[in-house]
Amino acid sequence: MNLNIVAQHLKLSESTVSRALNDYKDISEDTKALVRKAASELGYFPNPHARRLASGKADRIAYIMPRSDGQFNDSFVVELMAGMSEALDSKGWDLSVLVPSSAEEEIQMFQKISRTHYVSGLIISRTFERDFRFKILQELKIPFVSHGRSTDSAAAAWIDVDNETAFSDMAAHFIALGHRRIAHIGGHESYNFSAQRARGWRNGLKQAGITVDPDLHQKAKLSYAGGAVAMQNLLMLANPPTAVCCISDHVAIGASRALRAHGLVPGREVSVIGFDGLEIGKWLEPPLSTMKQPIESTGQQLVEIIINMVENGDTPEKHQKLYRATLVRRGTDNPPVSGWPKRLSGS
Amino acid sequence: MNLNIVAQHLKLSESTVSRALNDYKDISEDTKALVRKAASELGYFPNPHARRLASGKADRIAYIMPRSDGQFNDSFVVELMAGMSEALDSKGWDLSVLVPSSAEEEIQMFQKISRTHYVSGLIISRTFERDFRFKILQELKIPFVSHGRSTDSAAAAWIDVDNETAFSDMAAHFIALGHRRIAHIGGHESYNFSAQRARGWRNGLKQAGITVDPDLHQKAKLSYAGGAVAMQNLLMLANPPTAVCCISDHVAIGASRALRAHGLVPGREVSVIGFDGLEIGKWLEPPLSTMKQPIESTGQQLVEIIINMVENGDTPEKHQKLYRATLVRRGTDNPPVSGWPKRLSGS
DNA sequence: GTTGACACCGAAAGCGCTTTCGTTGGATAT
DNA sequence: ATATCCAACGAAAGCGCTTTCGGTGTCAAC
Repeated sequence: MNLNIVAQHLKLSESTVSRALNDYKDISEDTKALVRKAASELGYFPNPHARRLASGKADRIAYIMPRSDGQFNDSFVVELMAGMSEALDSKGWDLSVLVPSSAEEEIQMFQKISRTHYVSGLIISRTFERDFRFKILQELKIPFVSHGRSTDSAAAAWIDVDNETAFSDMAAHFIALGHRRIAHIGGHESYNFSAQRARGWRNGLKQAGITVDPDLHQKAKLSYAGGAVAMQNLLMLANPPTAVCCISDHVAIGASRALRAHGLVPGREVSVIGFDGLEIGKWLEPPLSTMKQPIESTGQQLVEIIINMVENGDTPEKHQKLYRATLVRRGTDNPPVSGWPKRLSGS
Repeated sequence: MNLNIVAQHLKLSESTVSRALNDYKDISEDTKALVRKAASELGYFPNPHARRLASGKADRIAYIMPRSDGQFNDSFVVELMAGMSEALDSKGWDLSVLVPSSAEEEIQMFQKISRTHYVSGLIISRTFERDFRFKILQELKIPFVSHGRSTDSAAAAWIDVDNETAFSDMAAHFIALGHRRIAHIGGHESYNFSAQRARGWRNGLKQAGITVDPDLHQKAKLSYAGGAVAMQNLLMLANPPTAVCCISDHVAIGASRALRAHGLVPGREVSVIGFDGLEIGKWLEPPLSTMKQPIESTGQQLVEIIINMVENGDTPEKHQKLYRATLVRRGTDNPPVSGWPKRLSGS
């Protein structure tokens, strides 16, 4: 079942049939209709390999999936991919997944793509503060869009959440509730979003005239365990915090567990706010307050951007979009209570 | 940078270079070495589209990703895909993701694959008790392997966890702890694993001579909320259970929340065991007991099976593998306490 | 010295499509 | 009536590879 058969069946040439199916304007509407009808009746699908070989286009985008090392938020990835797939299907494109196990392997993948053009565009995520990938991809002339910015992303296309504003909002919220000793459990600042979130927290405090105590800034692994360790450290301080801005819900959950281990309750002695808006937070005891970013549609947007760049030659700079996270109060953000910290109450 | 260039560079014919790179045996080892060296120096990658068009092979497998509808366990999916990708990379194959939004769309995807051969094999998951896909894929002669069985899977390749044994083990464990009223929160039994797990629970009780109280069998949506509703129902019973076998960790987490809402503590008045072995369970208060299935390597195994079927023509029946889940005691499985259920203690 | 046998390589067809270019016939202009 | 133009289609090249087939040259066998 190939073009040839369809053409014979219609007593037309292959080229006419091909152009009819691809909606060329030098084919009359009548024959287009005829061809389309016959094609669907015969159950004809063009062979993607042949089409791609001939046209030089891949009609495929690849997503660099972050390795599942417990560092990151998996449900996030799945939602993102579902969104991408939906947007791609409607265009007849398809989605490949690349899971590099090292930076070198990732570069090799890029080179192969650049040479063979077997994907037409790339979506990357989990950007680093200084992310070598931006430069490489630009040099290799691979169209790409990033989920997250970088210091090197000025000339690139990206979608990102306004991390800085989100965390200064978060700090301001705690201040409005009456907190003064507000900690931050962040991540390694080689990740760009880590640096941004830490900066936001710091600015939020400064704007309220609160001097930033470096002890209150913990750098943790972005996992449950990392959050637990960091909170542990905070509780060991001579003057522990009454509120904590956590870089992610996962970290916040780990931190909550450390509070429990000390007989404390999240949202009572120590308030906690996470980030991501994970569903699981609703089901914790007490439910976890968080900042929610609208990931549902992000996958689709990423795809639309990359398709526009590939098909219409849009410049990357045209597609830079910052959206805002919104606070979801659930149960772990409350005014400070008296009797905590214990040492102060005794003095 | 194509075969032609490499051939000219070596003063050989394209066909010789091609066969050298593909390790044909009618090429001398010397020239093979030469060709390989030149290819890597020139940074040559064969064009996948051309290769696939000419050979008729796709060197690609597709994974039907279950839609992220909150019904299912996402970290599971990500781990599975990471495993697949790793195994595929080592063979130079790649991974496509298909996310059908309806059964009709899924069938259309199958037909397209069958016609165009643009993927060489398929991996499906989330099987139904009676799963139409097995028959269709067999008729369309698409090599596939399933993660999960079905009543229609006798002649197919699959990997599955022994759900039935797992849940009779779970029930037996509760019985050994001293429980008698042991409930089951399951899912819709159109899903095969739902039916199997319910059966296991039932058998576990029967083997201990406990008659199965139908009130203790709740059918819930496989989500946090579903678990909460189901537990709610159980607590409303005149004679509520002292232990609950949950079909998934997500359901168990929702159920735990419902207990909390009634002032009860999971693992005290009502013991709870989940299924999946999710990382999150460790960080709950108290940590959630669960049955763990070894998903790390499952993705790789699925890929190896499908490759064997595609390349060596292995029969599907040859690849059917059942593995066993193991109990992970964390904190929510304990002996029954006196004073619960309240009504009984009052009588 | 002819015949096989064998190892090694080149020629050429072909995979199924896209796309450029050329051709045709009919409508319009002059 | 001739020239011009346009709409609609066909012919043919070519995308970059694989694979069959045939053709060398060499060496052992008889």
